[in-house]
Amino acid sequence: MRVVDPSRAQQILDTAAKLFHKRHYHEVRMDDVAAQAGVAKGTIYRYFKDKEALYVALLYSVIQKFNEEMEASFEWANAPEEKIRIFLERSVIFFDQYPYFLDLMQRVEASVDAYRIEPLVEIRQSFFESIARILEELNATGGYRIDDPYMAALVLTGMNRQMHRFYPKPWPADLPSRMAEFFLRGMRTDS
Amino acid sequence: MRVVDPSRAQQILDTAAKLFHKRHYHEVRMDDVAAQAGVAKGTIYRYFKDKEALYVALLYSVIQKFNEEMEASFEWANAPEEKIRIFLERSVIFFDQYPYFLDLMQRVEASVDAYRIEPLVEIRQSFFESIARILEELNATGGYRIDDPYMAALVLTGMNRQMHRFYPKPWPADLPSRMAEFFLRGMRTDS
Amino acid sequence: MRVVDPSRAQQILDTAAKLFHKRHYHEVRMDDVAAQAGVAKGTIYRYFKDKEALYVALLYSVIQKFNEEMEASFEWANAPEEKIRIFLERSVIFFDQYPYFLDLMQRVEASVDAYRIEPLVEIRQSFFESIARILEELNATGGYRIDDPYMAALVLTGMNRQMHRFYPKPWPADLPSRMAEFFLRGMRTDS
Amino acid sequence: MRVVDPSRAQQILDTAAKLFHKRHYHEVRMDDVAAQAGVAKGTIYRYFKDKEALYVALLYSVIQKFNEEMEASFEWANAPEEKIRIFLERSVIFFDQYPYFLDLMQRVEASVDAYRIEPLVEIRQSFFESIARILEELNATGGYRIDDPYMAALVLTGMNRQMHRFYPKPWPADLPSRMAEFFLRGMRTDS
DNA sequence: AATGAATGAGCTTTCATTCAT
DNA sequence: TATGAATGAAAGCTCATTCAT
Repeated sequence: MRVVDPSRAQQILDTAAKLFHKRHYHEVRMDDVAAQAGVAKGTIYRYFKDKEALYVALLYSVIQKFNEEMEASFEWANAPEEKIRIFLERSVIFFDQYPYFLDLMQRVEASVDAYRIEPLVEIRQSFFESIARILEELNATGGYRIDDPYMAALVLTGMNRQMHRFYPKPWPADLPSRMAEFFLRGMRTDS
Repeated sequence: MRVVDPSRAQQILDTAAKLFHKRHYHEVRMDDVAAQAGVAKGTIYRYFKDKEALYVALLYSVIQKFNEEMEASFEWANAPEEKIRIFLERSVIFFDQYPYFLDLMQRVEASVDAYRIEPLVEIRQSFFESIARILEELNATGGYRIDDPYMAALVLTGMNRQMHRFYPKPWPADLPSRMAEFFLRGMRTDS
Repeated sequence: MRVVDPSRAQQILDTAAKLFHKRHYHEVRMDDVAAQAGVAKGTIYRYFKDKEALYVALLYSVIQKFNEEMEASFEWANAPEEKIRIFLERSVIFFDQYPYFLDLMQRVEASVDAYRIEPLVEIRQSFFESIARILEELNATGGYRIDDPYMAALVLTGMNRQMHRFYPKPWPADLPSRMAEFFLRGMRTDS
Repeated sequence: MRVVDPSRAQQILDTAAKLFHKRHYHEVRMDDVAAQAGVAKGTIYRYFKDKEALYVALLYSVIQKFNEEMEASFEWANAPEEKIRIFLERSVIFFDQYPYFLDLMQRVEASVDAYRIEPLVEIRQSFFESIARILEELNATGGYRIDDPYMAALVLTGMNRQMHRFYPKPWPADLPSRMAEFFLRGMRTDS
């Protein structure tokens, strides 16, 4: 199971991303992955122990990519409010690109052997923590009263997600910043 | 396919609920539904044309139950703010009871023949509309500035959903009212 | 399994005839027989031990009906040639009415437990013998040389059957008599 | 569904022939085909889309083989009378080898989606036409009066078929030529 | 005696996984 | 090492038969 050619693994992962983000786990066939990736089916099994391993690896790589993108984007921000806005804009884009991402996560938790998802739970924790850090920064600037950053993070991501699902596309350009405005006002202390 | 004994249909539906809310569509076997429901496999097919029909019927009955519960709860409320709070509390309870509900809806939208889900899409519309109505009531009381009730509804339900998914259980008793508070403050005009 | 109401048995048999003559054994469902016959499924099992028994009873009744019709028709004939013609005309009509008849017979021989078909084989023998008798009569009139009446009977029935299957309907009125003419000429001694 | 190994497809087809010629469509299980052919069940489905496709492919291959054999046999004949005799002899042998052939055809015509059997209907047409051609040759030699070659072809094949079905085996060696004699005399003009 | 809802063995078909080449 | 044909366990669905009413 040792990986021989990392670019080959990536190529398979990319194909898996395309397919798993369009259809659910059991609706994606290894045949399709192989065909789309331009490799033989057996080759997939050289790089990933089985379908589930491929799936977990995909989730891991996606969430990692998300984290990386986010970190990079934050470099451009000064105030934490700005980070919120960037976060919303970028994450909207991201969930647009990977519409099934959170579903994927949840499904994995329901169906996959527990020991397999440990790294996923960990990396998701780090994702929530990075948001929590921003909200604490926000807190520190004064004018906000976020006594439960974890709840606040869930509010932020949940609203974003629901919007992405059901708010008709294409979105007006200012929608993310309106969402940010709403969120920030909800967090503000009563003036 | 005519239903002969409604209680039997309900018994199957209840079992389906238990199973589909624990596992995803393809992970639930008709054998299991039959065994858990204490009926023979063939009996299921007397009441539901096929697996998909059972699935759609389940979703329909769940969302219908939700609407009914909600309408009943609103009887107790005076102000729209109160309705928001009740809505949050009841829907939290509901999604707790049917944790996969929205996933189910989404799966159906992705994979099931369109003509089958028409009633589902319709009934979900009416669900969003009932929330929209509340938010408009809220608007009418003054002190709020909800220029996009649909977005507001998505914010409300999305936040709620994410909370339910990821906020550790058991919840503190005041969590729904804190969520309501946050939501309402976000909607308020700047004083 | 004792028959309680003979007319009820006949009613089921008639329905079975309609269905088995349009579709093959396994393509006819007991549900359909019951529905078409206007009785409950369980009732069929009062009159016939199982599907196979119904099927064999059907064959038996059909071949018996054929024999009876034929005997009755022959009353009108004087010369054996006339009987041939009548036989052809009547049997064409009959196979038209029961297009799968011979298929049914053959299928039964292939699929049904041996002890069940004894009465069928017997009654078919009597059918061939009645034809053989006619051909022997024909022989006795002189001018014909039928040294193998059994072969002749098969030639007659086989030609008739194939015609029925593949000769485009509707038939010209004189087709049966042309067939008779052909058959008789083939049987004649060289003048 | 691309055929990868023609000999493997043939091997499956041969097994299917054995089974479908012994039992009827619904009595043949894919499990049996697989077991008898010495391949896994899934392998069958690599070569044939479904049971029906296997069935139609079988019929096609059988009728094609028949046509080929016939064409080859006719090379040896001089007079059309000779061809009739050869045809009878060869086709008797053929139906002996494939006793259920016409039943198979009929089942397909009754129950299979029309578009699937187009090639079969076509190839059977060509089979009847090749017989018709012989009978027209016969007509051209003088001494015969075949004003309806299609009817004559049905007479010939029908008699042959019925004989095969019901005339006790083993046959006397001269039976086919006696059948030919009978047929030809029936076709002759009155001297 | 008649009913028809319930039964469950048995069928076709799919697809993750293996392994000879 | 890469391949993809072969595998066969497992799934959805059907329908002859039974039996409580």
